[in-house]
Amino acid sequence: MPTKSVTRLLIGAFAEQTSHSVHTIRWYEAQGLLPTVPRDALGRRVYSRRHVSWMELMDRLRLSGMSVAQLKDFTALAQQGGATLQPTRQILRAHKMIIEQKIVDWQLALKLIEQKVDFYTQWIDDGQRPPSKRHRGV
Amino acid sequence: MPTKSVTRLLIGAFAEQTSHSVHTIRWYEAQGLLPTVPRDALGRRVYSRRHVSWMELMDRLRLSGMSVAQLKDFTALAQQGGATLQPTRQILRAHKMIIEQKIVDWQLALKLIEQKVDFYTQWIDDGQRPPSKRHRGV
DNA sequence: GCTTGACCTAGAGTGCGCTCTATGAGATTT
DNA sequence: AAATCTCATAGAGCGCACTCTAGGTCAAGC
Repeated sequence: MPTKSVTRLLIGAFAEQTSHSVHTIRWYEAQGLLPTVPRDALGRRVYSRRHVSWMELMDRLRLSGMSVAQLKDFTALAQQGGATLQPTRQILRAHKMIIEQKIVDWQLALKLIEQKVDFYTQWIDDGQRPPSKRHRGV
Repeated sequence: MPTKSVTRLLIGAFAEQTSHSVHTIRWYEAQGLLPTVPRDALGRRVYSRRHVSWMELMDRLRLSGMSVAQLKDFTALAQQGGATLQPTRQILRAHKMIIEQKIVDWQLALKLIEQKVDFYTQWIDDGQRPPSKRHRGV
């Protein structure tokens, strides 16, 4: 096991592992984006590998456009297990479709941008604005 | 030409064509995201097809993650033409690379979500939490 | 025993991208 | 001539996702 991740992390170490500030981590917890975080005898939060991997999932979902509110719902459901397994899976499936759609959107944007780059290239080469001819494009 | 777009639009018609509110359009102009908008004798903004297609470009770029500040810079450059053609093209190229990277990110998120969906499916089918076994995955 | 540092809570502040309100002027309809 | 409509400007307000400040506790090192 190359990532010899320590099992008990205080918030500073957890912050470093997950590349977030301690502020953000406490805020995420307050928003309900993390499974219950136990405390030690001094009242400090103690994180485990479970939290690290949950945080990674949150990051992926956030980066793929899921809102904090949705993440909160998802976390709440997922923590319950049992009867909530199906709705939990359902949220993921729904989000999956959103991502697939977004990828399509982005590929369209990419195409338009490529066209525009070509347009400017031609303008630069010819020394004069080319006819736009981009009707029925996009 | 199927889209018999009228050449001179007041802001209401322009708003409808571009699917934005008049508020947003005025705000976009104030932020410098639109080419100069001429006024009629009554001081009203008059838009042309040029503005419609520019707005479409802005939308695509926004949807692909370009910030309003960048859009503003891009618009300012593009309006100048001539000597600014190369930097204009450069902004597009840079953004193109960002989009390409984002698509990769999103495909990773997609993969992770698919794994998670499978994980929940197995859990549902087996009646007990499967071993996570997602080490060295994303 | 005092300073330093990592932690704690509560809540204020920030940046972005809109979105809407207030107020008013000119043209059109009744 | 009153009401309605569409436009105008200036600026306030909002939702989101952080991000940071203030003020405090506790344990360890000097």
